Amino acid sequence: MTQIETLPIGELSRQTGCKVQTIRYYEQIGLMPEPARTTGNQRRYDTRHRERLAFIRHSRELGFALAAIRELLGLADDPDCSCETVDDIARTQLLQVDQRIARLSALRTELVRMLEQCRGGRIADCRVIEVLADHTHASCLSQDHEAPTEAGEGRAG
Amino acid sequence: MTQIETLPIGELSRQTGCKVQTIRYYEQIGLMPEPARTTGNQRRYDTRHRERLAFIRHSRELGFALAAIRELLGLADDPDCSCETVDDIARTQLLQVDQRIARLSALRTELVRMLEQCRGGRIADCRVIEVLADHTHASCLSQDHEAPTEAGEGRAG
DNA sequence: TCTAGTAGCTCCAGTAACTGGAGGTTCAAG
DNA sequence: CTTGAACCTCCAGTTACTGGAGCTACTAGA
Repeated sequence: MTQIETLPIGELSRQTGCKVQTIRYYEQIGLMPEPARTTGNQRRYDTRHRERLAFIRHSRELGFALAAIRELLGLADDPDCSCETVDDIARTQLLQVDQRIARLSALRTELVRMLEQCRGGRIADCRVIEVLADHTHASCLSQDHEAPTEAGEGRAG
Repeated sequence: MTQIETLPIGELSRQTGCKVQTIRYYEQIGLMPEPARTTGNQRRYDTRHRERLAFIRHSRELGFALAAIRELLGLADDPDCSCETVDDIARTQLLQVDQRIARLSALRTELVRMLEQCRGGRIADCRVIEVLADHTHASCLSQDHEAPTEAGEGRAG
């Protein structure tokens, strides 16, 4: 019989650009199903695993949280279901991205202003330190209760 | 003698908008100095503490990592030192903010495109799911090794 | 002075999404 | 049969907090 193609974890890692440890982590948290094992207890993956992992990675790159991806995967398994929820999740993600861009832009403005005002010199005269120390300023850049943690961003090295 | 003004932790928390637990956390990691204590072992803060905490909070709001803030605080303590390093830290922060904005904008573009293509309907026809599953696409939004964790963003609620 | 209620204390665990390492086993090529 | 890369499990660490358990201190009113 023709043998179906199976991949060891390192190969799957190479093909998806997802680290070996991360693949095992996804299995551990139930995002990836347990693959078959060799008699020597090593994982062997098939095409379905590869596709699922690619889906996860691409979603992560788009900033979806693992919880959202879990939900998307569940929905994707039911082809007859309406895709309303899927779109909702994506729209929520877009909204969050917009909020973060807005917030970062505000930060940017303040950073630039701060740097422009500093002529360089002694710390005692440094505008940067001064601005940071100025608490009349504090919390005007409200840190609201949003943004769980970002994909791609966050950890990586 | 005139008694100098001292604040219990809750009052400091109110004045700075920094949670009580967070203040204790900053002390634990050595970012805030240990304050005086009452005979009953409760913390009592003075104006210098309040200013330092305000500095920390404002820096966090601008997205500086705690490690950077630690460094800034060290530099701020030496008024005769040149403010080159301070400016460097701020410029690095600006650079990171710029990178994250760029990255988020790219995410945004893809999310919008994805959502626009979906006409709503069955999952089987859903463009969102399709795009996410498409691994020819994967890692074109490179997640580079940057951005430690963001202030204001990240945790909050 | 007693009491109630709020605020404080310490210690520990959990969050998100991984990453890295120790210490040991398996696989595939030569 | 040997060698070296790849694999295994388990555990701890990362960032910047947050929350809770179980206990103590402080303060205002009766």
